[in-house]
Amino acid sequence: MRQRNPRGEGSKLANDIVAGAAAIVERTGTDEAVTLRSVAREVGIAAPSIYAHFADRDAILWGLVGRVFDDLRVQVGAVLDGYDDPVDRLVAGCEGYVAYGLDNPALYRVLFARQFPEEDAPAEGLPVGGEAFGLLVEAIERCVAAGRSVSTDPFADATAVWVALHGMVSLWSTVCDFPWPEDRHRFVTRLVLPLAQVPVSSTGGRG
Amino acid sequence: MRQRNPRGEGSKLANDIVAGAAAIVERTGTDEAVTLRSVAREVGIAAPSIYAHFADRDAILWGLVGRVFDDLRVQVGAVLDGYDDPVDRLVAGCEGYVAYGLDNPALYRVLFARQFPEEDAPAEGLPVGGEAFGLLVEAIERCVAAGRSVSTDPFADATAVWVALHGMVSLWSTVCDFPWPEDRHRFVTRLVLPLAQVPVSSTGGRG
DNA sequence: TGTACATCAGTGAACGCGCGTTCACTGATGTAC
DNA sequence: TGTACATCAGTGAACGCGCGTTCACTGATGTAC
Repeated sequence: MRQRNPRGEGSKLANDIVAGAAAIVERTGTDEAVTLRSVAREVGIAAPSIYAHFADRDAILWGLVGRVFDDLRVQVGAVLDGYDDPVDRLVAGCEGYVAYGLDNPALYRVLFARQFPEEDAPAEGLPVGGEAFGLLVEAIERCVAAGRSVSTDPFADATAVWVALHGMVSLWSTVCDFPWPEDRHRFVTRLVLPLAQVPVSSTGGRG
Repeated sequence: MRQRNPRGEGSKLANDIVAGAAAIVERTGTDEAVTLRSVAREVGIAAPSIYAHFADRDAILWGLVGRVFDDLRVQVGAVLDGYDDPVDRLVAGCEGYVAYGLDNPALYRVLFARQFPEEDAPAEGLPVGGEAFGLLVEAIERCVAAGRSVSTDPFADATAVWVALHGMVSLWSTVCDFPWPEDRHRFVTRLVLPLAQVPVSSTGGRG
């Protein structure tokens, strides 16, 4: 069902294993379904073959966390490139974050609702998430530089914005029978601008 | 290890089963450890005895959701009773919500990061959560009535506040190696007042 | 150029375990007569 | 007041299953000589 890698490229299987775990999470909606055996079935290999690349189930999931953080950062980064006005750029980037989370709720949950222990996370695991956060801090700093935000502590305000965006993704995709507002853009704006200390007057009253 | 209930009071075991599930979640930090057999061991009964009260594992967890929502509402309600000033009351209630979540992270996760399917939730499951939300809407309405909030849509603003508070609880208890602000009260205030549309001038510049 | 050998990528069978679920059952307690 | 019986609360053994993990193994491929 799957031909073996050529010599010296055995480590390619590690990528396939993480991709298989991602596919299982997306299909089942939860990381509970990720087991050594289910991943092996998904990839088309025998279960013991995984041990050459991952110590255990948690190691696979931490690999998945790294991959999803990369995806998220790439998607948000792509959105940011399309804007010049710093406030529009900030809001659009935040919407990109929310869109990624709502489009991939199960993968997003792997990032921030993990049931598997954090202690044996790889050392470079969280800096990846830190890069995405850095984009947010920088977006707010640009608003300050342009005189559109009165923030005196962009890092703290970015923390507040991140917390609110995460809460939005988490609740919207978990609590399905709540009357969430229909206009997602408006709601994101309503969260981001006050928390990033962008006065309403700065947006021409549009917010 | 446990003496049987007297006649006609067999349903008391249902409470013990939910309490056992809560104990397991608190001890292990995750609902993954809740199985029919682990709950039976915790309660001190044989596993098949559970079937008289719950159809399956998910039914137990939905029972736990109801119990935790009750706890949360009681704790927040108790905090609210201690305040007269509507803005102080709003902020304190929000702090109570956050405190409950951070003090009981595993139980809080059962409410909003459930991996078990929502479809077979009992009909009265979410109204319980709705009551706690109602407290928040009412707290904002009181601020409006007192002229301290300029909100024109307390329900929508309560939604924004809830989203932010939930994000705070969720991220603080999951992402441990982020430099979260040390002053929890200040951070809650920083989230709540702007989203509840309480102008800074209204707080005497304290916010 | 040929050949023996080392290495690499991955396999297949087997183990013990905890799980959900079933089934016939026990033994105490209330009730009908 | 005594006794047979129904009911209730819960048990114990057993089943098949998927899991993580181990172990000796296969078979292709590159390399030393």
